[in-house]
Amino acid sequence: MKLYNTLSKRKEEFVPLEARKVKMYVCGPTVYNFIHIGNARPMIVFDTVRRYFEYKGYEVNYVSNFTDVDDKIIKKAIEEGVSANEISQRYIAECKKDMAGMNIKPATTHPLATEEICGMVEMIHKLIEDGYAYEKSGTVYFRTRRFKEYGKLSHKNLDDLQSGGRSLLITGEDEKEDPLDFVLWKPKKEGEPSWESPWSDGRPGWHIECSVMSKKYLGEQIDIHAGGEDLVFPHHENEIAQSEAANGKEFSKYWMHNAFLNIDNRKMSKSLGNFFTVREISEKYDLQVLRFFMLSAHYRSPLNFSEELMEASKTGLERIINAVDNLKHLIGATKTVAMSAEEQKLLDATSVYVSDYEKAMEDDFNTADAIASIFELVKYVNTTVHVEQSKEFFQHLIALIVKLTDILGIIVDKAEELLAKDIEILIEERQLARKDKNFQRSDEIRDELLKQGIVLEDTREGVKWKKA
RNA sequence: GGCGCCAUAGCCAAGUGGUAAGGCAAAGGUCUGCAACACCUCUAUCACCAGUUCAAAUCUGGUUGGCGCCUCCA
Repeated sequence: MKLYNTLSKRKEEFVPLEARKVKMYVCGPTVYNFIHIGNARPMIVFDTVRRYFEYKGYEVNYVSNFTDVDDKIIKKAIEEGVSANEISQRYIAECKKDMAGMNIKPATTHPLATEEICGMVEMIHKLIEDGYAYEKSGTVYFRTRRFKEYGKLSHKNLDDLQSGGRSLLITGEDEKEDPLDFVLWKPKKEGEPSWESPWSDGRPGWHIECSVMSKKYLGEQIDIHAGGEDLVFPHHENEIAQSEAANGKEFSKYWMHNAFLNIDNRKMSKSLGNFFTVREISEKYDLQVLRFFMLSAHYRSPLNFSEELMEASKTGLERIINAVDNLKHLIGATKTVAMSAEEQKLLDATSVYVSDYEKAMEDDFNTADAIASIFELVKYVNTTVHVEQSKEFFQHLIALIVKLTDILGIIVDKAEELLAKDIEILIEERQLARKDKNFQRSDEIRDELLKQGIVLEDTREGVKWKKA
């Protein structure tokens, strides 16, 4: 399996630290509002990475944090006149709802920054002891130039950064030894939540939390650290500096970063205000469609979001779901149970789609290509099956499609809802009307059912229905 | 100013040296009372220029256009 490592700027063969195990950490959202669809991209992408590893038999320890202490959370709390904790708890709960809708597996552990302050204080203390950090008026800074490899992830050198000019201007008035130093701990301001520390009552800087939580739940060394590409610098660069300075060993072997989701080819971000929340999208689409849409491009390519593209994704996803529905219908329609030798051969022929699929996934999780294999399988199924074949054959085909879509977190085999008795009666009546060529009545019934969200399809094998 | 990415059909999107996957849309057809589903048919020389090579979308150089990071941000 190959994956692109931001650290080396190339695809590398994945070799786990420990056989058959993957330790991965994905930077999670700051919870001060509903998550937007840009936040959803890494969640979907790395959940898919996790699912593929699990499919390959790895045991994945997947840790993803919630940043629940932050300026924006405090600001929101003040606006609403409630506690910061209330805000973060609320949006963690909402975020989990959205994640469930997108079929994102809960992480093995979802740590909260506010519950790990103790570990942060410890790590900061160690960094000061070793000369990697220093305190000025209650604020603790990381001494960036002391960490010789600073810049290795983002491939920047310190002098370039400094000559950039902007950082100098912005940080001109504080007490840093060097403009590139960053905050590990800062004193509270009036009314802010705070924790005790040897330096001041205050709260941790943003970067230290991930270093600490990763260490606590996964150990000093992990396999994969992931997040959005904007986190490469400074967040992940700083994490490396903190963790490697404190632990004295390589922090993460592989660094994976997803590209951005754009709207009208512009970056979507909270500060630009051009964003959609996942919740908004869920009012119009099944979030499965959003997930399918996100996986239709490679995770390292920018992806443009629009309603038109969502519609296309919806139709495409329906094509796969229809194939499965059709198979389920055939299972009910056929009388043959056991699979014939001929059918076994037809089934064996599907292995090419599975191997294409795996090949795509093993090449840095090329989900776009993997989806193409699924479509090819769907086409094969649609052109191969007919009602004289066996239940067993159809069941195998369903299982195959489900296997491949499930790795992508796409649900195609929705649990059958029971048809209400009166709906069944209506379908029966419509069939009689059609037999009598009373098409007015049959269309009436179809329209009526449509109003209730039931779509009827007349096929050679009888009437099929599905939810609209 | 520094660092970096991208440019493939109407749209989306794979493909990174051997002659263009897949999906959506559009068109024609089969099936069907109609519709829907499904199936069949059909649509590209890969931004531009120059070079390397028997061979380039794929490598090199340049041009144009778009974007990202360097500042909270997935």
